[in-house]
Amino acid sequence: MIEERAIPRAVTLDGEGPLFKQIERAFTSLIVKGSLKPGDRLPAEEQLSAQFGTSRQTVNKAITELANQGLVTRRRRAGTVVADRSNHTFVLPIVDVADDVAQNGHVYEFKILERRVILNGRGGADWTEQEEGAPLLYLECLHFSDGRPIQFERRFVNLRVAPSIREETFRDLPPGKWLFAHIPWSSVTHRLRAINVTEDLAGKLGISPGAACLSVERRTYHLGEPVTLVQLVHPGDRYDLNGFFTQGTDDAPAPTPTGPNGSRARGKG
Amino acid sequence: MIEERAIPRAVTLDGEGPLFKQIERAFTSLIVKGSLKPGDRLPAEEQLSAQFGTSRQTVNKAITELANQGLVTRRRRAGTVVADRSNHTFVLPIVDVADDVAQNGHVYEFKILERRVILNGRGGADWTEQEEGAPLLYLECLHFSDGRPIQFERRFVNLRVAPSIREETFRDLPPGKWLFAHIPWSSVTHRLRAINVTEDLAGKLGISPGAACLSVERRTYHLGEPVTLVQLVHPGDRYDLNGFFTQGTDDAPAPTPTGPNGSRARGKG
DNA sequence: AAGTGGTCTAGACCACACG
DNA sequence: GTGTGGTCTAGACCACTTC
Repeated sequence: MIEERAIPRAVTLDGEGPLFKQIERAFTSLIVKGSLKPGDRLPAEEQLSAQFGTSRQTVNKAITELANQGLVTRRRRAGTVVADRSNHTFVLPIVDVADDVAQNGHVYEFKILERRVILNGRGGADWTEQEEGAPLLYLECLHFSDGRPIQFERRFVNLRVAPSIREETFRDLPPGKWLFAHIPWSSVTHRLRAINVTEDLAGKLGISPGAACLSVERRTYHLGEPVTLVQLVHPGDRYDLNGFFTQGTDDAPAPTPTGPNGSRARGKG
Repeated sequence: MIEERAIPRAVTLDGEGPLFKQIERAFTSLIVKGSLKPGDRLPAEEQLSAQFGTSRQTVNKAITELANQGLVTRRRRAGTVVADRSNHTFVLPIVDVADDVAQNGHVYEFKILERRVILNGRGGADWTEQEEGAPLLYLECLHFSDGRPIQFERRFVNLRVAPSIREETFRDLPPGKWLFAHIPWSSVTHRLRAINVTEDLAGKLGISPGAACLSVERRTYHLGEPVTLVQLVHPGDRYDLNGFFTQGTDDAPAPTPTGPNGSRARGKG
């Protein structure tokens, strides 16, 4: 009855920090280093708790965290197996321009180009998701890094959900930051694509017409009600999104960031 | 000593599912709906466990999860307070083309355009991160959706880390999927930008030269060693990345997907 | 039927940060 | 000092699923 295989060589704890973190780290390391391959089974919680001399709860907390990170899959009776990583989806952080610019040591400024209260569908501007005639605030805003335009913002705000924005003049905060600080939201969608800028927009951004730009379209909702729709346009050569992603252990040195204006962030499993 | 304020009106559990999930849901709801605003303090664990008639562990598990999601901040002695959402960073999922195409009911195909073993820096191709003369596999691959080119892939693979790829002919699996299935990795970086396609690339993708394209550059490492560098180029009008993001509760109906070829995915706090 | 994870309890000690 | 979260234990019962 005394089986001590299943775990490739003794799993040792490093004694640093909380027990459940040690256990978590130990298995993360085995998985990342390849000692445990996808499909391999981990010992049952009871066996592990006996082996480590801890309670089952502690083991459970560690392994559950691994499952949350997607490194293993757990099923009753079937046990815990190392997950297949081939279907992993990566994530890319989308940071606020103002934060990004400031964080990289540049000077951030913004300028409101246009600010109108409109009725949806009348007067050119249109937010198809909203019913016609709905009262909206229409905004155009330019964001600068060290005096160079770096993002163009075109925004609709649902005045029925955010009536207090009527009085706001955006002297201190750009519209995006103001909204996040004052209006609650519960869900968000993003759409990201590449576009060739129109002549008009090219002029505002100080680039050549037709140049490739990143367009981020964000829709924000609160309890199912649309709050704001915004399109953010970045010149392709002056802005790019950067993401850094690590599986668990910190033993891999962080690669150097690439490109100009790169923002960095950490994602988890 | 009997204080029952602090929580705006009775926090009631809905009786569905695990206790800790019920507690988690109750507070998520209060926060998302605005009854609890950023800066508001939650009652201490002990008070909550008394109020709900559960153990402190159970409360702890619920609130800790809220903290992981970023909805609240916890500090010893200071207690638990609702977090400020203004510095929230959104995430965008980056899915594999093959999965994306298949999942949307289209027919996925790929074609290897080029496959060469090279020594780094000799013969045109160059992976600056690698030392000169390092043995690499160079690949060019085109991905199709219903017969239309949808992504161009240019890839370097470090043959010292993945020697077994020398024999691989990619009959069944495209290079990306093959690598994920066979070669371990521990960290990844992404860079995303908009580019105007060159004439050469435009020809391969069947679009006009200069058209805006999304470029995703991915570097994969294993224990600090570069494994592969790949550039994925999508025509701007044939592909876009879509991200869906919700804070906790599922009470907000998922907005309808936008645009052609849209992939959807869920991110969490 | 039996093994595995999922959840819960009652109690405990500790580390930290604020007054 | 003292209140708060952070962690841990020993034990328990249950739900699911595969054998």
